[in-house]
Amino acid sequence: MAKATTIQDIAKLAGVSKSTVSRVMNKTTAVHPEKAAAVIRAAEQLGFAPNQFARSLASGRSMTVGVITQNLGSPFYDAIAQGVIAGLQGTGYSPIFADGRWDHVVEEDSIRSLQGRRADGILQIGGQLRGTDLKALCGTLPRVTIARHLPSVQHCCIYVDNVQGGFLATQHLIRHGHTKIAFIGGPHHHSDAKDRLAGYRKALTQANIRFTTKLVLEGNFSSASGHAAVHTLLKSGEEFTAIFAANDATAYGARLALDQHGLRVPQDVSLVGYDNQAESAFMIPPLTTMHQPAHQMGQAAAAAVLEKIQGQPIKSRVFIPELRCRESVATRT
Amino acid sequence: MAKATTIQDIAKLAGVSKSTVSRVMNKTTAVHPEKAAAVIRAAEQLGFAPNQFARSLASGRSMTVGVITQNLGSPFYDAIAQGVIAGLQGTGYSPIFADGRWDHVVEEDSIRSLQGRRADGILQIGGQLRGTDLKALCGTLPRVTIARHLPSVQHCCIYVDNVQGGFLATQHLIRHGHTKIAFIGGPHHHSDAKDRLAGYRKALTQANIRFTTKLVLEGNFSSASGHAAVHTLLKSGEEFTAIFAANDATAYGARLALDQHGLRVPQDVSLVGYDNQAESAFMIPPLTTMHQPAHQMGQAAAAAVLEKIQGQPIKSRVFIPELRCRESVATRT
DNA sequence: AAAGCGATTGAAACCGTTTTCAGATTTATT
DNA sequence: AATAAATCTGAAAACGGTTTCAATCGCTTT
Repeated sequence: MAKATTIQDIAKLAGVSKSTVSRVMNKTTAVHPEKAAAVIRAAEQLGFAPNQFARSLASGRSMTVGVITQNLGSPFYDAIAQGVIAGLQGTGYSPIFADGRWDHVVEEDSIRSLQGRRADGILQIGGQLRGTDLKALCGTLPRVTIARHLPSVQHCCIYVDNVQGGFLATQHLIRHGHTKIAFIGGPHHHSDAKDRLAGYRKALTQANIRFTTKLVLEGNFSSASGHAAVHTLLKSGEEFTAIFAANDATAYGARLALDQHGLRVPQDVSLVGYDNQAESAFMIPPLTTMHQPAHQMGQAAAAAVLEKIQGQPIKSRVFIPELRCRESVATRT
Repeated sequence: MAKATTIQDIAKLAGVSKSTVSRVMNKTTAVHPEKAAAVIRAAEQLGFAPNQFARSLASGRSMTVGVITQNLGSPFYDAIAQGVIAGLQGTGYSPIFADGRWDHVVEEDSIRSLQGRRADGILQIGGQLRGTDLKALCGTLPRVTIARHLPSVQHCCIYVDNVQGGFLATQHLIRHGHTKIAFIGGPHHHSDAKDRLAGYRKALTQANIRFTTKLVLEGNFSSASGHAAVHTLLKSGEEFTAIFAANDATAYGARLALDQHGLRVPQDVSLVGYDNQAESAFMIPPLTTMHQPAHQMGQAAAAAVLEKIQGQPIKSRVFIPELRCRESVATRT
C-alpha cells in the first residue's frame, strides 16, 4: 500500500519542523499565520490523515469511547446505539463497539478489549455486570450506563422508569373501563420486565383491582412469545378484555394470535404495547404503546460520558416514558 | 488513572528483555520455555493488557476493519451490519463503524477517518461513492462493498440480485392470476429501487402484460410513503388487484391505507413486500415477501475482506433473494 | 542601551510496541 | 575437533505523532 503521508512529509513540503505542523493541526500554540497557511496547504495537497495510533500513543488519549452493546437488532437498543452515534458526531470522538450478548463473560472480555484499545470512556447499553464488578474492572475510567439503573451512587445511569411506564400503560386500560387485563412480560429475571410488571400491579392496586397470576404470562420480548402467550391464555379459559404486552414485538405476536382466534382488536380485546417501534403506527389497528426516548437517551449518554472524560461531575438521569394513544384500545362499555 | 503496566514492567519482573516479552506474547519466535513461563506468569500477575496503539503503530496493522454504514435503523442494513460483526467475531479483528448517511461528503469524511485509524480493510455497506472515487480514496486498501454492485472488475461486491427479486415477486402475483399489479418503489435514483422495478417490468413483459406508469408510484422505503402511495393510487381511479411494495416497511403503510379504505388483504388486494423483516411474519395477514440473506451477506463480506487483507484474491458474489410465501396473496378468480 | 518579555520556533525526548540485526550459545555435521 | 547450522537473545531502530525545553526574534520598558 502506498505509504501514508506523515507529519514529516508535510513539514518538509511546508519548510517547517514537525513540531510546527503538529501545532497547526491541534491549534495548541499560535504559529505565524503565513507558516500555518503553508502547512495547511501542504496537508491538503498531500491528503494528510493523521495517524490516530501515533497520536493516541503520544498523547495518552485515544479519542474513542467504547460502546458495549447487547443484543443488537432489538429496536429499542438499536435506537439507543444510534443516539450514541449521533451524540458523538462532530465531537472528535469515535465510538468503538463491542458486543456483550447479555453474557457476563463475553461482556467482561469486551470491556478488556476496549481497555486494550485504550478507550477514553465506556458507554454500557444494558448488560449484566453488577455495578461493583464494573467498577472493579474499569477502575476510574469514565463510564455511563444506559437503559439500566445501578444503585451505586458513584455510577452514572441514563435510564427510563419502567415501573412508571408499566403503570401508565395499565392505567390507560383501566381508564377505558378494563379490569381484566392480561400482562405478557419478559423473562422473569429481566429487570425491565420485572419493573413493567411492578407498574402493572401498582396500577391495579390503585384501582382496587385484584391481581391474579393467571393473567400474567411469561414471554421473551419476541413476537413468537406473544403469539404463544395468547394461545396459552385462551386455552386457560381465564377471561380478559385487554392485554398489556411488555414490548411491541410481543404485542404483534399477540395481535396475530387474537386474529387467528377470531377476536377483533380493539372491539373484543384492547392491546397496549411498549417501545413505540416504528412499525407500530402502521399495525392494524395502529398500536397504542409506550414511547421511550431511546435516541435521546443515547445522545444524552454520549454527552454525559464526554463531560465525564473532561473531568466534570455528572449525575444520573431518568426519563419518563410517554403514552402514544392510537387505535388499539377501546372503551369497555 | 493508575499507569497501565507495559511490556517493560514485565520484562523487568521476568528478568528478560522487552523483545523477549514481545516474542512470547506474539509467539513469533521460539523462546526458552522456562523464560516464556516466567513472562507469562509476570504478565498475569500484573494484569497486562497490551497497548493496541503502540502495537498497531509499530506493526503497521491495526487489527480493525472499517465499516461504513449508511442509514442505520433500516432492518436490511442492520442485519448486514450484524452479520459483519458476527463474521469478525473471534478473528482478532474488530469492526470500527463510521456512518455515511447516504451522502457523498459525509461518506468521504468517514473513509478519511477510518484511514486515520489505519483500518486494515474497508467494508462498505451501501453508499453513494462511485467505484472510481472509492478507488481513488482508498488506493490499494482492501475493501469490499456490500449490497451494491459496482461494475469495476477490481472491486469486490457482495450483493443481491434485485432485478431477479423484483421479477420473482411479480411473477408470484402473476401466477396467482393478477394482471393489474401496482408497484410502489423507492426514490427514482436509488439503484435497488430501480432494479426491483426492472424486475417487475421483466415479469410483466414475459407474461404479456402491458406495462403502465399509472401503476408505478414513487415511495422512499418508509411506511408513510407506502401509506401515501395507496391513497394516491386509489384517488387516481386506476384499477388494481395487487401491490408489490419495494420493501416491507412500504408494504405496512400500504396495508394500513387499504384497511382504512375498507379493502381487505388478500381478498380484495394481494400484497407482496421485500426484505422479510422480522415483523412481517406477524402482520395481519402475515406478509408474503422476498427474503434477502442479509446476515449471511454480512458474514460473507467479513470473511472476504479478511481474505483480501491476507492478500488472497477474492471475487464478487451475488445472492439470489427467495420468496417467502405467507398469507397476503390470494388467487384471483 | 541594557534588560525583560511574549510570541514563535526547532531539537529532542517520549509514548509502548514490533522488528531487524547481530551476537552468543547449542547442536549437528564432517 | 573444527566448522556449519540452528536456536535464542538483547540492543537499538523504527512507527508517527505530542510535548517539553531552550533558543531566537522583535519589541517594550527602564
